[in-house]
Amino acid sequence: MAIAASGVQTGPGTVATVRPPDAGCSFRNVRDRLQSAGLRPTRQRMALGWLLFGKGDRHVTAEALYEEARGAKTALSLATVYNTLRQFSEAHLLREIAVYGSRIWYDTNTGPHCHFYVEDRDELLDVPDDMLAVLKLPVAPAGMEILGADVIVRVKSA
Amino acid sequence: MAIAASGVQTGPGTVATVRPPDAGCSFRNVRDRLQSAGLRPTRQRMALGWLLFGKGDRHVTAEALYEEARGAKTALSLATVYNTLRQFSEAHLLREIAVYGSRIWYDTNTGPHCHFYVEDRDELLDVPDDMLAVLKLPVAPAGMEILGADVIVRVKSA
DNA sequence: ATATTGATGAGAATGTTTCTCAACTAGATG
DNA sequence: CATCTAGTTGAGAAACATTCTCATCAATAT
Repeated sequence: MAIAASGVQTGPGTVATVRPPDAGCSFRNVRDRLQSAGLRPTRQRMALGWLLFGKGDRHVTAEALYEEARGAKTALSLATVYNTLRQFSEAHLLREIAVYGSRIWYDTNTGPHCHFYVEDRDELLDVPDDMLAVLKLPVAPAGMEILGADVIVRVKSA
Repeated sequence: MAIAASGVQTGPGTVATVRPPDAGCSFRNVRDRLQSAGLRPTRQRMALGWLLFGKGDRHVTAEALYEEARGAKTALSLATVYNTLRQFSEAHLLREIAVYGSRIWYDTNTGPHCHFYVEDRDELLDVPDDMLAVLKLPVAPAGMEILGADVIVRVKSA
């Protein structure tokens, strides 16, 4: 059975399948990703890329990533974290996710998949493969182009 | 073929179908809706209820509804619009929708359906019945309860 | 009528994100 | 290597949506 489409670039009416998550990421890898996205591999961007792509799939907010970087003794400003997350998204290194509440979440898995948002813990999780879901994308309205789709399943601890 | 589940209260693994949209709404009807939700039918709430439920399905933001009410010569404050939208949502008279960007949208159709978000026009539209979409809800993670699901298809004018 | 409880509104406060712009730095060039 | 140039950073201000505060006001019950 096919899996949820989310952030899908496939045509309308098609059904997409999930990608396996990324397996780790070397230093050189981060540098290359930045370079091929046309972004200079600065100290700050390398540090954030390392945190984001160095340990499997992640879901972060700007503030959380900022705290994490500071904890890792990386000197950078909150503004740079916001800028970097936006630039990484524009370069398709990350995917922006709309969730309830006022903050933007970023996902290192840019492939199609659904999310659980755990309201009482303010946590965002991938819907794993064994919890099947299907989304057949609708046809776009006349004169419109589909940019992607987001599926958020809101849950809470029972 | 079944239709997208969004804001669905059905169990996991089921497929839900859309409701037909509400057909109009009388003055008395607004008063009754408020009363059965345990909300006093004040002048401000009646006016907003009239705007929201009096002309078919609508998608609004707080600021937009405030401007509309002022244009209709209704004296109320922005704070009251925010309060009212939140209260209506809690009473299931409206449904909150998470979309990209920092604002909350409210939908008068509380039944299950998907949305198109038109990025370049900052507009939210229902996915109509003839643009079929299917979402089979995933099973909730252990110890979690599904509160609902949101499907946003992001589009832009071609 | 009057009391009681809930609702309203102006403005302050909050939280997130973006903007500004001077100082800095990576990469290119001579 | 020194210099140039364009892209990047950072501190703080600004913008923005939303919530809060609390004195005043209004709806309902008595």
